[in-house]
Amino acid sequence: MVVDSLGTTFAALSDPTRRAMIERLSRGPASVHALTEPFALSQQMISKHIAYLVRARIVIKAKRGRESICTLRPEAIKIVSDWAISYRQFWEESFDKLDVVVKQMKKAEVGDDKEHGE
Amino acid sequence: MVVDSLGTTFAALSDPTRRAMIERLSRGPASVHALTEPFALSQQMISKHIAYLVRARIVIKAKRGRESICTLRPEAIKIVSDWAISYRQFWEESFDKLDVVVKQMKKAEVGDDKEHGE
DNA sequence: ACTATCCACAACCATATGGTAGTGGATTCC
DNA sequence: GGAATCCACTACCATATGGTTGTGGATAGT
Repeated sequence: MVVDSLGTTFAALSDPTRRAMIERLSRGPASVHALTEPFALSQQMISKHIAYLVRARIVIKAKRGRESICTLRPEAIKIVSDWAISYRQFWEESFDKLDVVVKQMKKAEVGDDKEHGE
Repeated sequence: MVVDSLGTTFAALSDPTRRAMIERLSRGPASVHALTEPFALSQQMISKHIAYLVRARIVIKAKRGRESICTLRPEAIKIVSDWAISYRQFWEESFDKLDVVVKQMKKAEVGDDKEHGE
């Protein structure tokens, strides 16, 4: 694996448990134990999830006695925001044009078979 | 796997090839062949990557003759932006506080061993 | 000192993914 | 019609990940 920092960040964010942990940590630091309780997962699994967040540099872990306190790194979230915002001009100027494109594609016999079921 | 729409989106974004494809598509729709050329990957692999992007609803694929034209869905990127921006208040009010927190953690004997090597 | 609590480490399993190679169906060009 | 192009489908492989169970080391409470 290359040292794809942004990729590691997105991979860490792809799991709903880890995103819920991020939301929890956005309201303040918490111990591993405190993070385990609301999620109905084993302590070992929570530790694994935290390890992914730490590896992605989204969370900082620090020992305090027998506890490990997890803290959310604000910059990590900002990196994601920056990535998305770099396409802001694209999506803003596309919202009206896309309508036309979709109509064109439907005329061209869309080969998409599976329903997405929004 | 639950129908974790946002998770599927983040997973799709975790690969650098797919992010490069997104950047390419942000400059306009392209056929699978056109997407294959700049990436030095097999056509089959590009098709797989496109399939992930389509599954995440980031890209729309439409057949036009023997070609498949891929179009970037602007909303998909906006969803990511919205997620990150929902933490904007957290990171903005945390940037100064984090400095204090880090100092506290260092006092508390950080158990982190491995260097991250930024 | 003894025990309970907090946490990490290891082994193990099933599945998804990045990647390869081979092949075959459509469509376009000649 | 025949050949070349565009693309998808399949089988296959190695690795990463989500998850389990078991265990053991530290630290805190008594």
